[in-house]
Order: sequence, then structure tokens, then C-alpha cells
Amino acid sequence: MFSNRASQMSEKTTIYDIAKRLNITAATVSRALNNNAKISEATRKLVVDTAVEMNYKQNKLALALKSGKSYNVGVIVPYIDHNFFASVIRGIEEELNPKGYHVIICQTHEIEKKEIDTINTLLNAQVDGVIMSISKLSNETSHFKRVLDKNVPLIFFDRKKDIPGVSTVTINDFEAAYSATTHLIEQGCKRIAHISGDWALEIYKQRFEGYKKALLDNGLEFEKEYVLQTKSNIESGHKAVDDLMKLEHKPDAIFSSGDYVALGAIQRLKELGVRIPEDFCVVGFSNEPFTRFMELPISSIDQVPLEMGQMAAKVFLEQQKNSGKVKIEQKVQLTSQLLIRKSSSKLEYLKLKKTI
Amino acid sequence: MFSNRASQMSEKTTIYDIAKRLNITAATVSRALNNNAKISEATRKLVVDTAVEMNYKQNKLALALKSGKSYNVGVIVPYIDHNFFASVIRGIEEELNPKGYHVIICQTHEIEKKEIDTINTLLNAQVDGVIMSISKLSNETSHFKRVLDKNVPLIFFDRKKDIPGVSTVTINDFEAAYSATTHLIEQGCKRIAHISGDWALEIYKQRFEGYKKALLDNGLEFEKEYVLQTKSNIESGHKAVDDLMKLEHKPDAIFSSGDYVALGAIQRLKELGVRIPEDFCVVGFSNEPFTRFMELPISSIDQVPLEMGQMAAKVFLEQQKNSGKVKIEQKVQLTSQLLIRKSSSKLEYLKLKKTI
DNA sequence: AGTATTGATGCAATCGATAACAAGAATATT
DNA sequence: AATATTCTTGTTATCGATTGCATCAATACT
Repeated sequence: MFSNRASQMSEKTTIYDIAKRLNITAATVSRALNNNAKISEATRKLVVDTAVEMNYKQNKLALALKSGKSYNVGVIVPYIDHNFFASVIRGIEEELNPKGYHVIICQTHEIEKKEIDTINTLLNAQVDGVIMSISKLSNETSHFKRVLDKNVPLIFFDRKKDIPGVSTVTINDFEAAYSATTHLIEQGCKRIAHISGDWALEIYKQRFEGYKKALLDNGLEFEKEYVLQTKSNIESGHKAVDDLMKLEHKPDAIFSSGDYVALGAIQRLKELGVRIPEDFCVVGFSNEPFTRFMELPISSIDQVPLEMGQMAAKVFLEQQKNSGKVKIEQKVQLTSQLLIRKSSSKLEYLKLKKTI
Repeated sequence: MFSNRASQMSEKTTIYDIAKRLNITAATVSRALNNNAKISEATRKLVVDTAVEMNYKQNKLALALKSGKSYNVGVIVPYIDHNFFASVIRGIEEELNPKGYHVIICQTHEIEKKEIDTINTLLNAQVDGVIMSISKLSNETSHFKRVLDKNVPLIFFDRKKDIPGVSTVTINDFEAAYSATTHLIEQGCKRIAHISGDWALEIYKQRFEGYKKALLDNGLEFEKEYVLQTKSNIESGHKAVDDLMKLEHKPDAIFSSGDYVALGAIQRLKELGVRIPEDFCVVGFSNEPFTRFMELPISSIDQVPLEMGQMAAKVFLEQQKNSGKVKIEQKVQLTSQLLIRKSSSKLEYLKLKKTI
């Protein structure tokens, strides 16, 4: 028995080992294994059988080096442990894995330097594409150019930036904000405040614009002092309410660009004894899992992260297919969904109260 | 000017390009770039400068093929969009990235076949290590052996299985459950139910044992009918409460092996008009983000996922360092933390009531 | 001055798989 | 029977970087 070494020590077997065993060339083995050129059925079967017997596994690295395709895609997000991003990644994975691609995850922690470093190392690792959501502080754009220069498809999701050659997959933030605000108006809210994020990010700017337009379209005043820009955390929600409640004309609703801020706002409002939704309505953004679980479930906008990831992956695959040729630059907008929950169901709640 | 091609088209430059430009060998370029053998300071500087000028980037694939090290580590989890796993991944990332490793993420969706497939493709991709949390349904173990056979470090975190050669990083589930149950007893709960998961998973078995031991150590009866095994979701929590409340001697507390089940239980208890924590206490497990945000924050056990990820990564690095030589099989147990929140703060709440 | 020693670089093989081209054998064609 | 055609397989270069060994020049040593 000669199979000792192979089965015992499990040094990886290569096509050369198979070739040697069968007294043929590695080239023949390769062809047989790839159902490729015209190989006699006899040797093909022989090779395949021996390959199984010797427990042969193709070395993807060698293949990658030869072909220039690593079958790895880099995914860059600010934080993987934020539900939205994790879900997007899941979507990407589900689309790409069946096609033989692997996903390499990197986080930027919102730090531009990390974003740049990450892109560099991903390019060195010869990824076939980069799918990412940019950092808030992103000013530089040369690292994006570097990706495109190497002919590597680059796709932005959610947080984007307009750069020629870069495809984007987003929701329509303007419309989402518009519908959220309209919903609040329909509930009878008259003085709707908006808590926004850093306008350096398009998404926040768009949401603000959608909010504003909805007000104007419905004959409400747009008040500058009702608009705040804050960070995306609970404390910001507390502070925002503190600030808003100091105003002469206190608002009677908040449309927040983030769920954590909305949560913070609700917590503080309750402390102040404000009744939600009867006297004050709140809508958040992102449909974080907790918004659904609360005793007072929070209305929010679902950004369809799973679909977003799937779509980003599809765009990448498309780009990949036509690589080299026409540079298609796709701009996909997905339809988000306004989820109306108790925190903004004023009408229903008032009605209920009457009937009781 | 000859730099046209390089700077314009940005075909990647290799060490051969640099060599040609300087009329030297690729070998010399490689050595110069690696501060390696004895290269004259003059040519080293020359090479390095030219490399910068020509925008040279090392092709990690070629390096990986040559060295047999891909600097990629496979991470396998049931779902990436579960907070616990996302946080672990974050921990792994933070530890491994600075050392030049990349993380390839794969999901199993709790399906054993996917687990096997995933391991195979990761091995084909020549990962330097595999860090994973096993699937619930995992029966086969030959795919784990295959990893070890290839001399690739294998590390289980959280959900483990005893396999020689495999390192593990977990919390002490027994102790965690013991302390949670003890806490409930200290609050004055006398009839504590336990909602568990599939005992095929060690973690659930351990938590059950910890629960049981705590009861006995404190002179309480262990009642079989107080122990249920369910899936990890909200509905299971509803159903569990329905079942428990049918019992002749209704329980006055629940220690749940999962936060979602705990949440479901609380929802149903409230529907039934049971007062929490005055008349009924609940403790969950995992410290899911929402447990903290609720109007009735849920006590839970923090599994220190970030540390768990970091530790798993460290164990991998250690293994890597001594690869080939002694096979160290590390079994690390981290200290979890019981987070006492309102859902189980009976004493405090009763006291408060009296003072009011 | 002639040999030993060191320093700097080139040569060529290697990692594993693939593919263009060449070549030999087997069959078909007139 | 002689040549053309088809099948099948071998030869060799390639992807990009690294490394043991060989080589050549310059310096050190007696």
C-alpha cells in the first residue's frame, strides 16, 4: 500500500501527485478535472476516480494567481455589529456564496484612515470587488479612484458619494422621509421636529429635504428651530428633547433620522410625563430590532437591508460579467417601508379612548 | 517619458517591472523590499524609491501561494446578523486585522450541510485557521477532523464540542446559570422555572445543570415540570408561559436560556396581568441590546462577546506561532456577567413601594 | 603578491494550476 | 497505400514573489 502518506499525513495532494501516480501529465489531470478540452472518457474517469481516492482538493490560491480572480469580495462597513450592516452583509453573503465567492469583512469604525488602509490591503489581497458603505468623515476620494483604476468594481450601499464609475444601491431617503412626515401630519401633528445627522452624509441631507418638502406640501410652516443635527445615540435623543421643550412653541412630534435617537427622545418625553402617542408622536429610522419589541413599539422606516445586500451583490456580479468592456454604472434605489407602530398611532389611540 | 503605461493604465506593477527598469533581477528587488539579506544600502534605497514611484503593491496571492500562508482566517457562525455573533466577529477582527490577517465570514443558518460545505471551501481557499461556533444540529465530526488533519488551527467559541486538538473559548455556562438562579432565590422567588434549549448543545445542558445545582444548594425542590425545552424565539416565550401557568403550583420566576424567550414570556405575563418584578421575576441570557432598552429592562447574562472574539483570535495566533510543533489545545473560560435589571429586582421594588 | 574572506547580486527552482502550441497516434479519405 | 484529419496527450511558459546556491568583485590577511 502506498497511500500511507496521502491518507495519514494528509499533506495536500496536487495535480502533480495524481499525474505521477497515473504516469501522465499534470496538464492532462487538470483538463480531466475541468471537463475541459477533449479528453478521452477513459482517462477522465481514471483521473477523477484517483482524485477522489487521493482526496484531492483544488488549491484556490494557485488558481487565483493564475487567473487573476481571487473569488473574494471585500465588504467595508463602519461597524459589523450594527444590525443594519450585519443584515446587509447577510444579504451579500447569501447572494455571493452560491456563486463561489467569499466575503472578506472589514470595519472602519467611521475612521477615514482605516477606510483607506482597508481598501489598500483589500486591493493587495486581489479582491474581485469592493462593496462598501462610506465613513461619515470621508473627504478623500483618491482611494476610491485607486479601486476603479485597478478595474475592480466598486459599489456603495446606503451611504454613498457621487463618483463616476461607482455603482450605488440605496433606498430613496427623500421619499422615505417624506412619507414618514406625511404620516405624522395625517395623524394630526402640527409642529413636527426633525432630528437629523451630519449632512456631510447624503442620506441625512436627503431625509431632511424629504421632511421639509412634506411640510410645505401640506401647508405647514417649516421652522428652522425644529431641526437638530446630532449623533446617533440615545443620549442625543435625551438632549434633543430637552432642547426642543425649551422652545416657545413646543413641537408635538419628532421624525428622527435614527432609531436610537428616537428611543432616547421617547425615554425623556416619558420622564417629562408626555403621553405618546396621544400628545406626541415619534417616528424613527432604520427599523432596529428593538423598535418592534418595546412595550411602546416605535414606528420606523425599514431600509430593507437584506435586499440591499442582495442587490449590491447582484450589481457586483453584473459588473464582473461585463468587466473590461462597457463600464456600467448602476444606480439602484430600493423601496423602503414605513412601519407604523404605536409611537405614532395617534388617531387609532384617540379613537380607542373614546370608545372605551 | 516611459512611465506612461504604469501610471496611466495602472496595470499592476510587479517586482519584474521594477527589476527591468533598474536593470537588476527580481530577486534583488524582492530582497531589497523585504529588508532581507545583505543588500547594499544604495540599491535598497533605489529599489524602494522606484517601487514607490511606480506605485508597486505586493501581490498577496503570489506570496500566499509561495509561503502556504494566506493570512486569511475563516469564521463560521450560524447567523451574522445575530448581535452576539456580530460582536464576536468584531472582537476577532479587532485582534486579527492589526496582525495582517483578514477574516472571511460564513454562515451556516444552523444547517449541518452548510457547515460542512463551508469548511471545505474555506480549506480549499487555504485559510490559515478556522474560528467557529457549531451548528445546533451538528452530528458529524469528520469535517472537523479534516481541518485538523491539514494542520489548520480550529477554535470553537461559545457552542463547542469536545474534540481532541480543538481549542475552545467559552464562558462558564454552568456558573452563569448558577448565579442567575441564585440571584432569583435571593430576591425571594421560591418556584423558579427554567426555559432551556436543545440539550444537544452543551451550553444549554450546562445552564440547566447550573440552575438545578443552585436550587438544590439553596434547599429548594427541583421540579421537572418547571423545566421546558424550546426554540429561541418570542413565540416560544408565549407558549412557555401558557404551559407553566397551567400547572397546579404556578412558578414565580423564570430563568431563561435566551433573551428572546424571556421577552416573549414577559409579554405574555403582562397580558395575564402578572406584575413584574413584584409577583414574578425573569432573567434572560445573552444581553441582547433590546434587554437594556425596554421600559421594563430585562435582567440578563452578558456573554462578553467582544472579549470572546478577541480571545479566540489570540488563541489562534498562539496556535499559529507554534504550528507544527506541540499541539496546544487551549480551553479558555471567560467570566460572564449577570446584569440585574428591573425584571428581577423584586426586593428593591417592594421596598420602594412601601416607602411610597 | 597571492589566497582567503566577505559582500552584493544573479540564476533557477518553487508554490499549484492552467493554456497555447506541438506532437504523436489513430482514424478517415481519395 | 498515401495523405489528411481528428483525438488525445505532452511540452513549456505563465501568474508574482521568494530563496538556496552559485558567482563575481572587492577587500582582508599573511
